[in-house]
Order: sequence, then structure tokens, then C-alpha cells
Amino acid sequence: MAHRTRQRKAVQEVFDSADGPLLPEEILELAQPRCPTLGAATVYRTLRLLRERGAIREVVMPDQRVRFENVGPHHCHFHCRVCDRVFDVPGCRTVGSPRESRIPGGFRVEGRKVLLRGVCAVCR
Amino acid sequence: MAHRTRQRKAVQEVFDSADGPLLPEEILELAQPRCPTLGAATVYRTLRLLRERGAIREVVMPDQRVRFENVGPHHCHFHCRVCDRVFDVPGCRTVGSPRESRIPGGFRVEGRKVLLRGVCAVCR
DNA sequence: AAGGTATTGATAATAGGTTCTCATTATCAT
DNA sequence: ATGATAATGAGAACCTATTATCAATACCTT
Repeated sequence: MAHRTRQRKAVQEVFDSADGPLLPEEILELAQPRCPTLGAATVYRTLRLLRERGAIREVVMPDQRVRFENVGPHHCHFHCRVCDRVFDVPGCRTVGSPRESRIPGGFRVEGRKVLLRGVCAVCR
Repeated sequence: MAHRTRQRKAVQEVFDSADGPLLPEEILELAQPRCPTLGAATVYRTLRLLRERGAIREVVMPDQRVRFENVGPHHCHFHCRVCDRVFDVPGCRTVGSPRESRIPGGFRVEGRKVLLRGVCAVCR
């Protein structure tokens, strides 16, 4: 039986108010004000639990670090090279030629990802 | 002084005939027919050397593994979920709205990456 | 060809991130 | 409230990828 612990509520609240995918370390820092005793192991356990439930998913950016976000509508991600944070870009679409016929050689395309890099509004 | 060793030539030849970014492990396997004594440490050393020279660059895919490719014109990457290999997709463009004004909130976009996922021609 | 030096290969060591362990604590059903 | 049990926190352990070590070897200049 899954308990509604303060730790799990805190992690969920962090996800619900996030503006982009978060590192485990960021989740820990953001959740600690709501749950001061929270430890890293519990963050990792909660991430696994939420991922198994299909509530969150992994996002891997070119910095090779794994971030997590609530499962939701597709969107692009923006990685700020200054503060190293990742933001959702909800309005971002990969428009143009989404037809798979564009891909030569018989590749079957099942999904796509668009990653932007630059400087975020805060760091400019 | 940099020596033209058989090991380095073999690694360079592997890059030159690759059809996509390669894992260090893949480089080792592909280069060993040309240089049977080649070891993993030398592959890593050569990768660092080539990267410092600006000859190759890292490519990170959602499987969290670092691959390397020759520096060249921009292109998309296709990751086969069956064989786990990554292929270049030279004809792939992120067309549509490359204008940075499209990004809300004052983000300055300096680069973009498009990753495709699916099944490659061989695995279909 | 020979010597100086860069490079190699095998292995140990490292590093970072994640998971495990286990005694303690919190949650939930009663 | 109470008891059964799930969850927690601290740290150890683990895992994988990469780097360092060092004696042996290969390369390049002479």
C-alpha cells in the first residue's frame, strides 16, 4: 500500500510548479523547504515510484544529466548555457516537413525531440 | 610532437566511414580489424585528442550515452530503438519557424538539435 | 640504424550518480 | 489510540564510464 507521506507530497508539488525538467538534486533543494528532513535516497525512490506509475518521465539533455518532468503534452526544451537550467517551451513546434518520407533509407520515425540551447531570460 | 600511430589512423578511418555518431565501444570494435592490439584506453585518449583539436564532437542521445562524430555540417540524428545505433539524417532540417521571436519570455536561442527515434532500415 | 621521446596496453584508480541496507519513524486501517 | 507495515534518512555499497599509472613499445629525427 502506498502511503501519502509528506516527502512524496513535497516532490509532487515541486513537479507541479516546475517550469521545466528538474535534476534529482534540484528536486531535493526545491522540496526541502516543504519537508526539511527530506533526503536524497527518498527523492530517488520517489522518482522511481512516479516513473513506474507513468506520472513522470526522463528528459536527457546534451549535458548528459537526467532530468524529470510530469508527463504531459509534447513540448520542446530549452537549455540555458549560463545557469544550466532547462525550461519547457510550450509554443515550440517542429513544423515544416514532419512527413516520414523525408527520411531517406527506410527509417520508420516514431518520435522526435527538439532541444534548444542558449541563454534564458533571467541570465541575459 | 604528435605521432601518426596505427591506432590513431585506425580510429580516424572509423570516423571517416561511419554513418552516424559512435560509442567508444563501437569505435574500439570497428577499429580493431585495422589494429588488433588496440585497447580501450587508447580509444579514449584518441577521442580526447581529436576533441581538443576540434576534429570531433560529442553527441548525447536520450539513452544517456556519449557518442562521437566528425565535425561537419549540421544534421539530425536518428536513434534506432531496436539495434540502439545512431544514424545521421543529412536531409533533415528543422524548418518552419526558426525565428527566435517564436520563443516566449526573452530566451536567446543559439543552437538547436533535432533527435528522431524509431526503427532503422536494417531492423525493420 | 639508433636514440630520445611520445604512445601504447593492461590494470588500477577514480568519479558521479544511483541504489541498497537497516534501524528508526510515520502512515493507515482498525 | 494501537498495531502492522510501509517509508524514511544516513551512509555504505555499487555500477558504469572514463582517466591515471607505468613498464614496454613504436615513431620520428638524425
